[in-house]
This record gives sequence, structure tokens and C-alpha cells, in this order.
Amino acid sequence: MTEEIAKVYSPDAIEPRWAREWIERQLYRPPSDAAPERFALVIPPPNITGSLHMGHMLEHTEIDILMRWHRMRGASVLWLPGTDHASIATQMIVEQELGREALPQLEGKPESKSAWRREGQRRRREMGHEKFLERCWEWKEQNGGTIRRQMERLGASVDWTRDRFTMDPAYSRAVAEVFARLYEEGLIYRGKYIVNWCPRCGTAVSDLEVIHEERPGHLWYIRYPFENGKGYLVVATTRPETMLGDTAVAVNPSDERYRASVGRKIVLPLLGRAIPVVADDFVDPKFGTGAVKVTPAHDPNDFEISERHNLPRIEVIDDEARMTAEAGPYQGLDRFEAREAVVQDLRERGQLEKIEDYALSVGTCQRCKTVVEPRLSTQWFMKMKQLAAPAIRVVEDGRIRIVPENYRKIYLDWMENIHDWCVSRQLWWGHRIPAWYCEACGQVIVARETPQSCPKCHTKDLRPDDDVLDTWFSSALWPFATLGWPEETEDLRRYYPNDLMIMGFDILFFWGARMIMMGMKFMKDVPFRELYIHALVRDAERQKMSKTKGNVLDPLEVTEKYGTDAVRFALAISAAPGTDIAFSNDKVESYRAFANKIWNAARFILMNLEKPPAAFREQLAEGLQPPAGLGLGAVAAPESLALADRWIFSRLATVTRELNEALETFRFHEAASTIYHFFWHELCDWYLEWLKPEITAIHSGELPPAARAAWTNLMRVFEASLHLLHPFMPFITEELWHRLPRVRHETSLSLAPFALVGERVADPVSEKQFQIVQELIVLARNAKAETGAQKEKPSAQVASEDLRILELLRAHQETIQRLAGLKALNFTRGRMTADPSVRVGSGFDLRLLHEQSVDPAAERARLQKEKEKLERQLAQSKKQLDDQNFVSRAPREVVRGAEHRFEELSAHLKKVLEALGKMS
RNA sequence: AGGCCCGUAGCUCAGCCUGGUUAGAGCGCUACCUUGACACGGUAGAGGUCAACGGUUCGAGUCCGUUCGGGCCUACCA
Repeated sequence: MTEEIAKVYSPDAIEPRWAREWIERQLYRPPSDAAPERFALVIPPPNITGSLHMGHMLEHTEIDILMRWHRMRGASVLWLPGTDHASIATQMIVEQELGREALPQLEGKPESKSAWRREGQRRRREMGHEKFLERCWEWKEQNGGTIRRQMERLGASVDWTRDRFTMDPAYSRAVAEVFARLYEEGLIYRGKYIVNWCPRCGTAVSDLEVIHEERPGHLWYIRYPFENGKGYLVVATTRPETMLGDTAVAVNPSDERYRASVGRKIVLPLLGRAIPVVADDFVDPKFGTGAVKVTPAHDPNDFEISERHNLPRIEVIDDEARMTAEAGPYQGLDRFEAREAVVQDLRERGQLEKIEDYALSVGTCQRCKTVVEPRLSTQWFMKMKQLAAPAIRVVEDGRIRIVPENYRKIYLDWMENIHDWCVSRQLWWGHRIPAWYCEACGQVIVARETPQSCPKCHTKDLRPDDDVLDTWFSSALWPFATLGWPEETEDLRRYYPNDLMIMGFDILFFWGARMIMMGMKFMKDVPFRELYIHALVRDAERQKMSKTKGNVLDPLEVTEKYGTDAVRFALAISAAPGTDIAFSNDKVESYRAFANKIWNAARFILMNLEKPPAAFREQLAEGLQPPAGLGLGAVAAPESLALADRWIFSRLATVTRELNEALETFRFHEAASTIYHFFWHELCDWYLEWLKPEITAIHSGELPPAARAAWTNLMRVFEASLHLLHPFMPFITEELWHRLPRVRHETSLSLAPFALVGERVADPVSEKQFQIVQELIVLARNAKAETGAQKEKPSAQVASEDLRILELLRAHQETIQRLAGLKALNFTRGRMTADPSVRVGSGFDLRLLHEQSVDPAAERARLQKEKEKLERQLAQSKKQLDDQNFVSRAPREVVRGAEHRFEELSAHLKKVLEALGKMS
């Protein structure tokens, strides 16, 4: 059996097996019998076009830790998985595929992608809605499962029986229902307004999908001559090509310089159109010349001016960003070519006054980086102010807690300044807008099911709306639509509101905010009680990971290399709320070492467990089952072992409490470092070492009581540790847990209780005592190392005035000798006479009796250094105690602590000085 | 134009909310150790004017203000 346990942990040998088993057994389907508590969370649905990146990995790690933790604490846990149809991303991929099929000869050419896209768009229109959507579904079936397979491999404890997709038939019905209700209430309207138009994607996009970036540009100052009489106005513009669509020039009504011009007519350069000068408060007299050209069809502000002054709207740029017939001689030019041409022509005609450098904020399409064109277009909009009000209220009054808290302000600020949302997209893949137009009478019909005839004129000639909804429209319904809404299902009753939502900051507005609005609107309740915003995973140099930079780490690759548990742990221990994570393979490597450490601790235990008689192992298995409702404690052992037992159980109790507290507040890094430190530097470094003789000894016949106690307590501590580690490292802990001796064969550690050790075993006195023993051991090792005697096994003397300390140390003499590497140890009551080799501990002195002579120069240097340090500390301490203000005003225990410290430092320094004195 | 975050050991970060022993961790570094769990290991160690200045306080890495440096977000000024 011992041969079965490999010397080095190899995750690839066990992870896929457990991942499969967890799914096959449907372990993470919440039990239908009502547990006293439930904990529900829906996944932020990844795109079907995507594959897992480090951000998902972090998100899923954090969620999975919490889900496993809640589950082990007895809650009925639902983590509902699913994917998002990603309207624009999917359509672009499928179009590109179509183009590639049509033009295979472009393979490898630099311009192939955009050529394929254009060809793909053409072929889409050619094949029509039905055929194209078939292709999309086909693509989804073939490629949309990537994320699911990855999540399965990584062991996410989701309920796959409830897997959802935003275009499931039931889900789509919910989308239509929401659209119809909002339309009926007047919260959705259709109209011709300025929208953000991406000429490359060929669709409108929402404000959030426009990325603003500062770019160097120019301000062109153009002379606009008056129609009658001499003179001209000078207007400044960053986009000269739009002047072709100007229908006015605006000035501020209070601007003295232009008062006489208001109401006059101006001749638009190049085109010769006569346009008025209007007065409008929007104009800032201090900017540029104080006179603004007004292009209502291509600028949102100008559009509003045109509304106030009833100005015509002339479209000069089309949906592919080419100049229209309205642009006269510039027709057919691309907008940027037109800019060159217009500037050139103005210059030639002497109508260009000057050009200034000017940094301007350019809006680009989030998806394709093309400069977005503000364009007049008929679209569907959602009125947001009214919907936002309750969503603001629930965050203000704490019904939804946003963590970390600074995101609360960001959320509220955005919500309070919200604009109407353009929800229609000129795309085909997605939820078709449930609207029809009567060809006979022009009636607009919004309906949940396809209408048969026009309700107004009863003709049957109805044309469906061509467009689909913004993907985020459907995502906003995710917390309730996934649970069956609008049907009043059992799931909906049981799991709405969700308890928690975890997402990245990048989708707080896109998704978080909208979920809250829709939840309040349609469920009359919050979608979740807490919203935790996780960090961004950056590369080792703190750069954002991006495909173009080529610094993207594939979580699956990293996982294959180091194991899922190591990657999870590396992420968790780095995940301090509000701080981005600098991720590197080095980091993962060090937590692979941790996994290996766990593995080898188990290996040591299990190998040695072969030594006691089989009957004892069976007894041990019984002891591993904690009595229901009771926390485990230590069984009685001889005094030489009992201190370590009391100490480790006490630590275990503390660690359990700290873990719970940390996870309650999303402090993953604290939780992870707590358990890391406990397992490695307390359990392995001290407890296991302490027990080693009992564990490794071979006994003939009946096991002596000391060994029985040692084994029992060790197994309890080790098992309890596996429980605590499980949410962070599910695979290795599951594997090892199953290898423990046990009488019952339970399904999975993930369904076992989290905390086996109760608060009751906390024992501060034992912890303090253990620390004294530890201190002696460390001091002795230190003394050996500093005198170059690591290889020796010297004898040592310990002296203390405190009889209890002496007794304590004497009781653990053998262990101390073994762990410190000492040949013998003798004890003296009282103080040790000053001597260069005396070391001072808290409450005791230690001297090594070296076999070989020690270099006096090195000793003196060491003492000198110690002296300086002590003097420094003492001076500081004295200064504090001399301060009457401190002594009279600080709390008594603080003053007492300071006094105690002063005494210790003084005593220590005295000894060092004496020792130095003896040397000279 | 507003707003947010960060600046602590060579590197990556905790600690700051709730002020009080000697400011912690991981990686890296140095010395020693292949000891029958583990070299993905063990033992010991070096390394910090907590960005700067000022304030509050008996006491500031921690609270407040200012400055400098870095990052990010929101916004309809041509």
C-alpha cells in the first residue's frame, strides 16, 4: 500500500477523476428537502464565444470557495451555471466564418479578416434570417460548450442540472415578457435620435460600449461668411467634415461679441447653403471662438440645439461612414478622406483661419476599436430614470451591500446620472425585438407572441422588426429568468433573492446595475443581498493581460502544469479586496509546493499508519467520525505529548474562527494565508515533528497508550485540516480524505462539515506554554548556527528563576533535545552567571556547552550587535516611560506593557554587558 | 472637468476601517543540512528613514490636510 503514495504529488493523476465523479454524482444539486439555511448565487454567465481566462478563474475560484464553505457549513447551496449568447461577438465570428468559406484564397493575407467580415455580412443578408440563425446555432452547438468543459475540469461546484443559456426558449419568453411590459408602461419607446453607431459592426451600441480615449487632434478654425454684407464668423471644430451637414451656427445669448449676429444668415462654405445664427445657452463663450457650428445629424449636443431651434437635420455620413449625396462633391468619400478634402478646399479658398493642436476624447467601439460615429437613427430605448430610483434606494439603505465599499459611491454616481439606454442592435443573432409594423396603416405592435393581424386595421400584412436586443438586456434578467420567471416556480420562490453576486468591476454598470433595476421592477425585490466586486488579474509586471500585448496566461495551461489547487490557492491568497492581482507562474509554483507539502504530510502519516495493528486502525476510524453536534477535542495523552495536543487543538479552533471571519467578509487572502500558515508552519513544522517518535515507532503487540493518543489526536487534527483546506484546494483534499482510515464510506469531503473543532478547545494557557518551549528550541538552534556548530550535538544548560518555567521545560526535555539537536540538557534554579555564550530567553537563560572552542571574535561581534540593538530599543522605551503625559493618559494596560518591556530589555542588556565585560 | 485607488523588504503584496508590544507573509537572497514524509524539503539568518511635508494625539505605517509619483474610472464642451 505504501507504494501507492507517490513521493511527489501529481495533480493530473487525480483531478480529472474527481471532477468527473462530482458531476456524475450530481453532488452540487441542492437537496430538495429544505435545509435550515440556503445560499444561492447565479454565475455571471460567460460568453459562448469565449474561453476561460484568468479573470474567470479568479471569479470562479472565489465563488467556489464560498460555495463549498457554505455547503460544508450546512447550507443548501445553489450555484447556478450558464452562458450568455453574446449577440455581437457571436455574429462577428459566424460572419467571418462565412467569409472565410467564400474566400479561402485570402488565408494568411494581412487584410483577410476585414475582407472576410465584409463578405460574411454580404452573405448573411443574402441567406436571410432563418438560414443565418441556423448557422449561429450550429456554431453554438459546436463551440459554445468550451466554457462548460473548462469549468467541469476545474471542479466548479455548480449544479449542472440547472445549466442555463440566455436564448433557451423559456428564457427568451421572459425577455419578450419584460420588453412587452416595459413598452406597455411607456418605459420602452422607439424614436429617431442620435446614437453611437459603429460603422464596422453596422449597429448602434450603447454609451457603455463606447470606449473614450484621449487622442491628439486639431481644432480647425473656419470662417463662415455672412450672407448679406461683409465679414464672417469664425467657428472652431475638431471634425471639419461634419460642416457639410451644418444647419446653423450657435452663440451664447449673453455673448456681447455676437449679439448683433444672432438672427442673421451665414453661407456655409463649400456647399453655399444659407444657415441661421442662433442663440443657445449650451454654447460656452470661453471655448474656441464662442461660435459653434451646429450639425444636428452627427452630434448629440447639436441635435438638442436643433430641437430647441427647430433646425433641419442633414445626414452627410452614412451607416458605413461614407459621405452621402448631401455632401455634394464629397459624396462617396470615407469620413476621414472627406476631412482631408474639406480642409484642403477650405485652405485653398482662404476660409481656414488657423489650425491648433488639440487633444480630444475619441469614442471607439469596444468590440472592434473603430471610431464610433454619432448618427441619427431610429432605435428602441429604455427610459432609465424611473427604473434607477428604486435601484439607488436599495443600495443607499443597505438592502444591497456592495463590497468593497468604495464601489458603492461609483455605483450611486453612475445611477444618479443615468441616461436612456439604446437597447436595439442591428444584428440578427439574439433576442428579436418583439415588435411588428403594419404595412397597411403603420401601426406598431409589441406583443409576446407573433400577432396574426393588425389590431387597428385588421390587415395581415405585418412586418417584424429586424433588430435584436442588446445582449445585456437579457442578462439583466438573469437572477430571476434562470429560475423560471415569469412562471412562479418553486426555484424562484426558494432562490430569489440570491444571496450573493460576484463580478468584475468592468461589468458593474453593464450588468450589476441593470440586474438591480430589473429585479426591483419585476420581482419587487433585490436580485441579491451582497455584491462583491473582485479584482483584476494582471501579469507579473502589473500590466493588464491582453491578447495584443501577448501577456495572456491561459488558466487551463497553468492548471495543467501546476494543478488546479495550486492555481486556486495562488489566486485566493492574492485576492485582497480592492487590490488587483499580479499573477505569475512563480507564484503558482510556490503553492504547488504547498500542495506537495500537504501530500507528503499525508504520505508520512499514511505510511506510518501501516505500523500499528489493524484492529487499532479500525478504532481510529471510529474516532474520526465526530459526535454529532460536537466539536472534536484532544484525547488524554501523557504530559510530554499533551501540551502539543492542547496547543494544536487550540490553534485549530482559532484558525477555524479566523477562517470563518475572513470568508464572511470576502477576505480570501487572509483566509488562505491563515490556513497555509497553520498547516505548514504549525501542523507540519511543530506538531508532526513533536509526535514523530510516537508515530514512527514500531510496536509489537498492543499499542501503548501514548501511541494510541498520539495517533488519535494526529488523525483528528489532520482530518480537520483537510476540511478547512477543502474550499481552497478541493482536489487534493478530497483525494487524501478518501485515503484516511474510515468505517463509513462517505461520498465526498465537500459534503462533510467544515469545522470539526469547536471553540471550546481554545486554550490560551497551553498556547503560551508551548511558545516558551518553542522559544527555547529556536534559541538553541540559533546559538548552534551562529557559532558554526550545526553539525555538533552539544549539551546545554537552562536556568530560570521561575519554577513553573523550569518544570515546563523539564517535562519536555526529550522533545527539546531532539528538536534542538542537543545531546543533553540540565536545569538550574536561579540565574545564570554572565558568560559570552549565554542566550537570554523570556524567563530563562540558555548556554551551550560546545565541544569545540568558539571563535571569540565572532562571539564579541554578535554580542556587540545585540547590545546596540537593545540600547536602541531601551532608549525608545525609556523615552516613552519618562513622558508624564504617556504615563498619566495612556490606558493602564498599555503603560504596564511598556514597563514590562522596559524591565525585560534592561535585564537582557545587563546580561549582554556582563558577557562583553568578561570577554575583554 | 469631476471621482476613485495605489505608493511598506530586491520583487509581489498584507497590516490602515477600529492609533498602543519588537511592522508581517510569499518569492528571491546568504549560510548550513541529502536526517526513512517532503530539496516542490529542513534549520538559521540578512534585508524596511512604512513616498515627502505638515497637523491631530500622551502616542501615527494606521486618523486629517497638502505635495510629488503611478494607475484607473466617469463626463454631451465644439
